[in-house]
Amino acid sequence: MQLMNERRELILEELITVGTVYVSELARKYQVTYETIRKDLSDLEKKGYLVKCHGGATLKQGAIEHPFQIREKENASLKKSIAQKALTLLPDNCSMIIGTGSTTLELAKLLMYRSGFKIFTDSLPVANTLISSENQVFLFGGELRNKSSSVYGGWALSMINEIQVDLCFLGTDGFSNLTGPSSPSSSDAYIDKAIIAHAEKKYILGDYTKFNRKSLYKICDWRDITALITNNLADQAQVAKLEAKTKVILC
Amino acid sequence: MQLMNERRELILEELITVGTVYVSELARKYQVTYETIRKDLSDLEKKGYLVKCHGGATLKQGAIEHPFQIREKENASLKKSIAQKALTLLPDNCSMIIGTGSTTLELAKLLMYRSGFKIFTDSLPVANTLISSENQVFLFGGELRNKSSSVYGGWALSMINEIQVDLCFLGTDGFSNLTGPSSPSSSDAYIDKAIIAHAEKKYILGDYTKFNRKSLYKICDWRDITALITNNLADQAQVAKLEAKTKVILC
DNA sequence: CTAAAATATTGGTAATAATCAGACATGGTT
DNA sequence: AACCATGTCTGATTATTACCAATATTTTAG
Repeated sequence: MQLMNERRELILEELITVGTVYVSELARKYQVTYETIRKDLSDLEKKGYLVKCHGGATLKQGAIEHPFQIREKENASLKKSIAQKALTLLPDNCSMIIGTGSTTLELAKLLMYRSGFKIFTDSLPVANTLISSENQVFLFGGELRNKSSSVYGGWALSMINEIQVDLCFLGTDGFSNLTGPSSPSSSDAYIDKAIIAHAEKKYILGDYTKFNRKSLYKICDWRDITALITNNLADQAQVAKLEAKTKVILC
Repeated sequence: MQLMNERRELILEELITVGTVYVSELARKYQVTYETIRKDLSDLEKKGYLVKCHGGATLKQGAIEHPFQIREKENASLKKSIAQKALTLLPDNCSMIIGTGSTTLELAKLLMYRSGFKIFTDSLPVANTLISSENQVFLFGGELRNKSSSVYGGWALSMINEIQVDLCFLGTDGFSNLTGPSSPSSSDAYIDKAIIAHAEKKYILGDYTKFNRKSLYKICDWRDITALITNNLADQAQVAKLEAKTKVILC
């Protein structure tokens, strides 16, 4: 059972966080016909929240600031575009590990509106975000670090060692002058190392600022990484240099 | 039979916790006709607490703080007094496991202002609360259950089996007519069983309402429990009967 | 590039369910 | 009895959504 208003609010909320919604997907999700979803979209369009287009609708710019809904940080939109790119790499029903970081958290927010994935994480915010989604969520066990809001240590490592997933998405503190991504804490680096060893495809998510930063502990070598996903705001020369070492996905 | 005001308060309470209520569901729950429920909703709408719509009603934004959060607060203060009592049982620097539930969460909030403890938990909200405290916090690993916001399953169990702590504090769904506390889910009950087996002193936290409620799965027998901590609002006769089976700490 | 196939949209209709207004029943009170 | 509060019953009205057929658009294949 579902209230019409409730459905429309949820659609709008999804639209605001994800940017685009599809008629077919919404119809499946809410178990109503296409026509019903279209009426919802038409109504929301009339109210000025979105613009309809073939197959779905997109957020109307300027509508985000409406009092009615959650607002997003300016800064987050860069990270969100990276996360959106990462989303396109996911086969249906695949399993994945999502690491700690602000960009990976954006990915988790987008996954809220997807379903059927098996998602492991060492990050408390990622777990908090995904717990009410229609995905199966697993949290690694162990000691909690305040700074990163993530678990680490032997228990987490041994749990990671017991699984093998399709993909992993990790953040990083930066990789300037380094032959791979880095982390500011050795125990986090150990966790990331273990995660990489237990995923088929390994993706690093990092905006352009990461090109000019680095931390003490190297997580791995670029050759261990399937691809880096970053913005096209990154310096062309730096990107070119990196492309010699690993695949770079721009967005 | 039931008073009208009581019913309306309950409806409002449900609305505040859940966000949406349905006319048909409410009518079934309170055994009155749709028209009666509609009158209830119209009345509550007139008072500004909610917005009616086809099929039910949704919470009015901003109304959350007004209506009778008094009762919620009262309830929370009841739980807090229990948690406060539990605090007095803690030796310095001791280790403990804190289970899932609203009362145990109150305990976690109080522990925010203490330091030097080793605290294990299966509850995400408890971990979220304590992560920025000056205690060492450990989270059990495993699959996340949406409803209780806690982890469960083999990974959690095996991690619990690896430790031995000084005390544990568990919530319960109730224990009327039962020879011990109960839980609504079998997997949660397993977790609680394991926790009890790996703590020296075992405390159950439960306000007086738990005397008249129960769930499907018994966690353990009263003789396995060191003490129940509850309010002195509990019925004297019921308390006396329970005291034959285990220690009862009133506050 | 164009025609055909596949897919999406639109508007109208009908069925189901929810709403509303107001009459009516009940049960306790003065 | 008369009164009031509460809840139920009834029939007319309205909202929501599924279904259908006619168009429009996009994609595919030749």
